[in-house]
Amino acid sequence: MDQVQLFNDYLRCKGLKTTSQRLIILETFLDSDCHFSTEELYLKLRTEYPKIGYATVHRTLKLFAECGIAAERNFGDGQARYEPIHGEEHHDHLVCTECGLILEFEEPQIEKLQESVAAAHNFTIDNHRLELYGLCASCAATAN
Amino acid sequence: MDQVQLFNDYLRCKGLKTTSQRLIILETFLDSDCHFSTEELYLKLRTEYPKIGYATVHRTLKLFAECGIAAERNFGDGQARYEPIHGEEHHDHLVCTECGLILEFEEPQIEKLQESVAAAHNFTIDNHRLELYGLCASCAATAN
DNA sequence: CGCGAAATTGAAAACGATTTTCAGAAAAAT
DNA sequence: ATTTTTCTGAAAATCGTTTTCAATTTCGCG
Repeated sequence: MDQVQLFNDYLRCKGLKTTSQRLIILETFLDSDCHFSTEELYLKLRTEYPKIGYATVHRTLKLFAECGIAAERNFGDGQARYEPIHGEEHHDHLVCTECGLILEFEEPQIEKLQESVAAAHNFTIDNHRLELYGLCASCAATAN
Repeated sequence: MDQVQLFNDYLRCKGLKTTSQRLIILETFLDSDCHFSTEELYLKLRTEYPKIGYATVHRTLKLFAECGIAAERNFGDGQARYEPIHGEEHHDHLVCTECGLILEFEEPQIEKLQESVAAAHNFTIDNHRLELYGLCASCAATAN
């Protein structure tokens, strides 16, 4: 299903309202498919829509996370980031500690091993996070 | 090598000073082998050493992380946690989202798969974090 | 349509964790 | 012992996030 439709349905069923701000934020968020912090998205929006406030961006990103349009991530730089979910498989991240590049990857075998680890400890897994931190190819090449 | 020795050596080589507060904090930190937030360790220390300030605990935990005595972790509850490193293998965590229980596990096969993923993307891995979130056995049993 | 209840907005204030400041105290060097 | 340097603790500053509140907008209903 279309993301915008999904968002509207979510708003409807929660008794929330469709506003121009929410649609603008959704569109901008989906268009540039990267890992936004609230601040970054706010600044990007501000160039074209200077009236949209920081609080609205923040609240709207939370909404996206609630309805499954976005996932909240934290890569240890002290601010939350949101990335669009397009219904694809769960994925994890490679993060370059030098330039901030973020790559995504999937590794079903790792997922399976996680399940068996959890089972061994009688845990029921809801979700997980896996991040690999290091240097990307170009930063490793330029390394001092 | 003994952790206290290691800490003293680190202080020496950095031109820092050995103080009674630092030694007390180190001892308390190592003794109770769990995942402290700054707040928690501060509160625990305060019962026996009411004169030690929050800022000192915070600064000392950062020092531990710097010299490799502790690792800083973040389990998404909004505060940093520190755990002692005893030179053992790297381990990852199972976190119960209900009661906050934290279990540690090691899974060399996952580590290997991570290496191959990184290699496939020309990344050089410095470190990683893997956390599995869900319900522990007893919380799952009591589930509403 | 247009009214009215209910939700939303943006600016500013509040918040919680972390970090810094600063004057006095303590530790190491001389 | 004296000097220099670092450390401490309390309080203030900072940073990202969240809430408050009055004014505005949306939307169901007549």
